Amino acid sequence: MNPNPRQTQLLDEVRRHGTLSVEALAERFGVTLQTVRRDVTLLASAGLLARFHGGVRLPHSTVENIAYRQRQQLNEAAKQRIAQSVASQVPDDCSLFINIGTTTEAIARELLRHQGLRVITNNLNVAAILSDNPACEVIVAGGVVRPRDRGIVGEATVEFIKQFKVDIGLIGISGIEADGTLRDYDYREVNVARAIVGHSREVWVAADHSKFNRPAMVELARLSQVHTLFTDTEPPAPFPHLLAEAGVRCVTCANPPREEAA
Amino acid sequence: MNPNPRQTQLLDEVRRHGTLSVEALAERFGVTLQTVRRDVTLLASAGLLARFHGGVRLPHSTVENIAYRQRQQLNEAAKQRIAQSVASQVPDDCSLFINIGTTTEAIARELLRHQGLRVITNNLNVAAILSDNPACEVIVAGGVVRPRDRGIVGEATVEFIKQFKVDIGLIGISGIEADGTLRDYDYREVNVARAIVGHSREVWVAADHSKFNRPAMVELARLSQVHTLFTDTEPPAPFPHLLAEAGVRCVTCANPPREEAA
DNA sequence: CCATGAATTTTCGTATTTGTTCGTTTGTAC
DNA sequence: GTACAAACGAACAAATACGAAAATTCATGG
Repeated sequence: MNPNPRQTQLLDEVRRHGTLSVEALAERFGVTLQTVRRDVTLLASAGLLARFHGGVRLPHSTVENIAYRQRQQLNEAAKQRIAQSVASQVPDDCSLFINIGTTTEAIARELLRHQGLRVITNNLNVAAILSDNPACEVIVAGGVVRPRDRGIVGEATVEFIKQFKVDIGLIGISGIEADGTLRDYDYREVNVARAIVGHSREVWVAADHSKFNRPAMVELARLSQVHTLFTDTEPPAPFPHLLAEAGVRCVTCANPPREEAA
Repeated sequence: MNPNPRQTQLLDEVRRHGTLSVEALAERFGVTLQTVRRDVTLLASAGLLARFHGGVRLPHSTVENIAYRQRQQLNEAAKQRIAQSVASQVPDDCSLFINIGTTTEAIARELLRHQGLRVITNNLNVAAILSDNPACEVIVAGGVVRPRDRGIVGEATVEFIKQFKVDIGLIGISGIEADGTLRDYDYREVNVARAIVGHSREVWVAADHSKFNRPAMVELARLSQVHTLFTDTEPPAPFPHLLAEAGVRCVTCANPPREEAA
């Protein structure tokens, strides 16, 4: 099959939403129901999505943890804006760490067109996404898979990561507290993230607005270790000061780069 | 092919935008649609970009995935029978290696209901599938991802595997030759498979009938190193003798478990 | 200045895609 | 079970993109 851009985007939409009605898709692309049906029949016969009466969903093989899917939809728009913003600053031909998180997966999707990247990740989803970029070398860190989000964690993972030293370490984060600490929930993942921070020439953190002041258990790093913070809205009260003090460059992508309509 | 400057630039433009209409390209370079089409047919036939009705895009590897998907469908029925047969003999609470291959992915799907497995794999798809089994610990070997089939290969992978010693090593195979050798195409994958063979208490090989007498380049192992061979039809001429001589248990699942109502 | 060959544009018949209509199938409420 | 509405797919028509071949332009060497 030879998908046209609309069909590719259709797939993307379904991947993002999990399930969509034919009517919603028709409206989204400004075409008739019949055209959507034709696209859908094609994509379904290629096994890329599954249909039901009234709409389509992901094929069973790619339906993963529902809870995770839902989390993925949280602040979806913000995540994608952040992802685009991050991707636009990643130069071609550089090396990256990418860790666990829904935001980092969005970033991976935005890196599909970059050239000559070398990416080391402990996230199976990121690895799967970027293995579609023929101009990108993907290296997976070994270790135990955490089913919830298909992250790879554990001692072996940390050791694996420590073999490398890359240009940019991209990490997503669960919470940034007002004392200038970045925190996460799972200490095993934190160990991995620490290794990433320690073995990157620059550390970039991606965090949407919901992460500010959100408490999480385990300290991962301090703001002073971060070079750039990507977020979607101006950080609240104490943070602008903190960021300035710690010398963190803060990239805010407040205005959504509207998706080009034809 | 010997691209002229305009064609090189055209490729660059497409790389930057992801997809472009023939019309946009014509305008961009100040030439007619015909000229763009000629360039595009050339570049497309060289595999450097893919075209759709109205424009071009990067040779998005959805297409490659399709090729893989299609291979996945080769002898699909046979593969699933073999997979069921293998899975039925895998006891709960044991440890496994699972390597690259469409057959091993089918096996992974059949292991989704097993309890207490510990699986080490160098196959991203297997890892993704089995991470849906909450009663299964999945360990991914680290290393470079081969985009074609999302297998993980390379020296690091071999070293990772060698840390373990498991109950059963499950390997798929590209060819079994009449001289009693198991062979595969990619020597990097062969190195991984060798490590698996060396670090498993039992070696199980899954191979449908098309694999017998199929030539492949790199020697992976000899039949004498194999404990059990799973296949779908009685092996042809020299093989029953060879298997007996090498002490290989051969499990044939000739009769499909037909789903039929009385 | 002209001849030559390659590249590009023009022209035109063909193929593909999309929207519309309509009969059939599917899901749901009664 | 029956009835109704929504969704589906097939068939046709209009719009548009495509490819082949002829005509034109451009660059180059004699």
